[in-house]
Amino acid sequence: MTLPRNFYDRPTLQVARDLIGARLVRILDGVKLVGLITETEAYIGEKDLGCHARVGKTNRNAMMFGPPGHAYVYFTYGNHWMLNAVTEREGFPAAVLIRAIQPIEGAEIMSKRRSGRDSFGPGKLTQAMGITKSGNGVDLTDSGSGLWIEAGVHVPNSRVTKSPRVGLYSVPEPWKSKPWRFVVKGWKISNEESATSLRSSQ
DNA sequence: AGCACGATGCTCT
DNA sequence: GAGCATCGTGCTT
Repeated sequence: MTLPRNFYDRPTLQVARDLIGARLVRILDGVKLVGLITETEAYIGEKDLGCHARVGKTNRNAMMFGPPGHAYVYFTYGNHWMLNAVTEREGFPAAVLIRAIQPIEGAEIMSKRRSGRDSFGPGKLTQAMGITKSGNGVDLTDSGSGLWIEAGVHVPNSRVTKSPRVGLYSVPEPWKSKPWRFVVKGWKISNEESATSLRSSQ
């Protein structure tokens, strides 16, 4: 089952935390690619000086102002696409950046798309899954969209680390140091956890 | 294994 | 024309 609209229509920090362990699913050329989300970051409103919405609504960031549960995909550093899930009520610009996944289905194809290099990182996972401009605005609650998010593995708080967001070099404090990044300890969701989740969901 | 830097092109001023 | 929510290479340790 895809995560419903009201999952995203909540405080962004909570959504970012709860997306850890969720299944990111992509249908690419008719093939299913799946990864468990292992790293996220929250970007929260116009006052958050680390957030694209700090300058108000522009063509680029407009999707963040829209309804929750849609993808906000943008291009940066000349090469890279970044995948976000829009959160909170329509009109309030916020989103969760998906920074890393653990491939669990179609891993060979993703590796191939990366010329054998790893898919670990926000720009790498979008390349591995073939997510670009055309993914901007896609409804992540709709499994017919070719890109969506499903409930996945439950990862307990004891396995999740909070830390400052990455790459905000010129962002002033306190925003630069807000612990709005969530990472699975050891960067890996164990087989035991996955197995537990599978059993409990049957 | 870790650091430094150049690539690269879109977005906004 | 500057600034990026980064990546890969090539260098040093």
